[in-house]
Amino acid sequence: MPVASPTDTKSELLEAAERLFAEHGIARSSLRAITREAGANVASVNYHFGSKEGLVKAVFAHRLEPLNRERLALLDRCLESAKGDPDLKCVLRALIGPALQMMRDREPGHKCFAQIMGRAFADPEERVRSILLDEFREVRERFTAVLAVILPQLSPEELFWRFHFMIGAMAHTAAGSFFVTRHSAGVVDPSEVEGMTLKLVNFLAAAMSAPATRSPRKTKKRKK
Amino acid sequence: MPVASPTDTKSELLEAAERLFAEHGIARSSLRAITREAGANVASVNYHFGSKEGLVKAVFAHRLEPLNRERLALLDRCLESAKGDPDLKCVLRALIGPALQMMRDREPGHKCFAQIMGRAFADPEERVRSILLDEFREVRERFTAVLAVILPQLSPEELFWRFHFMIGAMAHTAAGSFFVTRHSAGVVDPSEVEGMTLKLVNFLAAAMSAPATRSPRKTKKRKK
DNA sequence: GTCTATAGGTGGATAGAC
DNA sequence: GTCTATCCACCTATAGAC
Repeated sequence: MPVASPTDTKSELLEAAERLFAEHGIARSSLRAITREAGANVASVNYHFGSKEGLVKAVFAHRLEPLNRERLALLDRCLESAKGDPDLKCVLRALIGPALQMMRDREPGHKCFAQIMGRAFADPEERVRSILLDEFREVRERFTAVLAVILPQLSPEELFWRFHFMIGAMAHTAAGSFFVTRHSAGVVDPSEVEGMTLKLVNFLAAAMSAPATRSPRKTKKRKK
Repeated sequence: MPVASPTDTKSELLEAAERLFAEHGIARSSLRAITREAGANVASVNYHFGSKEGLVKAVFAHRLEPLNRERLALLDRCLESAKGDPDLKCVLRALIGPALQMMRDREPGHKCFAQIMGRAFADPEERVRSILLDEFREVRERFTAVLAVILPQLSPEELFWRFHFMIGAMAHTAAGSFFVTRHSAGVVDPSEVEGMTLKLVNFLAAAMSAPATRSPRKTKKRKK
């Protein structure tokens, strides 16, 4: 037999779920709506994925594994091409570029998944969080280790917080906030992903390179 | 008659809702759970707030109005104390400080609301978004105008994106991401709000001051 | 203002025919 | 593998007694 048809029910369900999760959120996308969107039967999700949770995990795994593999591959290329002295912007682009690129890709579902992922960082539902946490662990550890070498002036605590702030900016941007479409007043083009990525990398490179924060030793020091 | 008791049913409902919204999210907090938490009756929400949506709006209005008033007051103080030449960090602290301070305040509910607000920026539910959008509009316009004066080298487009990235970092931090508690490995103390605020302001001041991003004119230029 | 009881709807999951 | 029919838990909202 040939390879499985790319439009079989299981794939249709994955793509339909991705679209609806992006539009309405995971919790508010019912199995009935998903199966209707996929042109399949209500029982098909339980047949193919065991439960709604199984479907959610499948959607994340399907996109996050290639995404994180690409991040790590790009990081390796940064390390190779500049032996012992990796470039900060190269590393940041390896972390951020692949995620934002998903907002652009033509393949159906990709643009949507960037939104799902961006929102998942803020999702209060334990199961969604733990999926992202597991998938992201290796990426986090490897990038943190490299950044510690590039930015030796930062204490582990300060590096931790800067990484945290960086994730926030990235997630908010990947989520494609409503603010962009409603507040932009014609001044920006959210579909111009490459320019957006350049601006975010530029923004974060300056932020990560900032001098270490002085400890707030109650000395009431004046800034400026 | 004296002033209304501070522990009347309406206030109890507001505080109970805030706690549960922070812990489980708005959509997953049922009126049954909220009224049980408040020690009130299931019908009390509809009596006092008309509907669940009315309760949600009341929770947001109750916290966001004072929060945004404080932001604007602090911004005015930045402008006064340095006539014609406001300090960037002072302005950033006016925007960010009051929000992060909510994570610390002893008054019950405040810490929780920082989480709700942080997540609301990524919430796919239209009604939640529009509440935040309306409440945030004036703050956004005034801060953007002041930042345009402090950072004249930025085009409106670049300023727009930098403001966007900044909101992401702030919201993610205020939401008190699970990453902090699970990945910190004893290296940070999330309850140390003042140090966290200093670090975020320092991080963002460097980011906002970064040189304007070069336009990606297909010239395949090498960085570094 | 507060309560009980219930209406009216939607959710995930499954049994069993085909 | 796919479908229909159905179960049961849970939701918001309201009617009406107190």
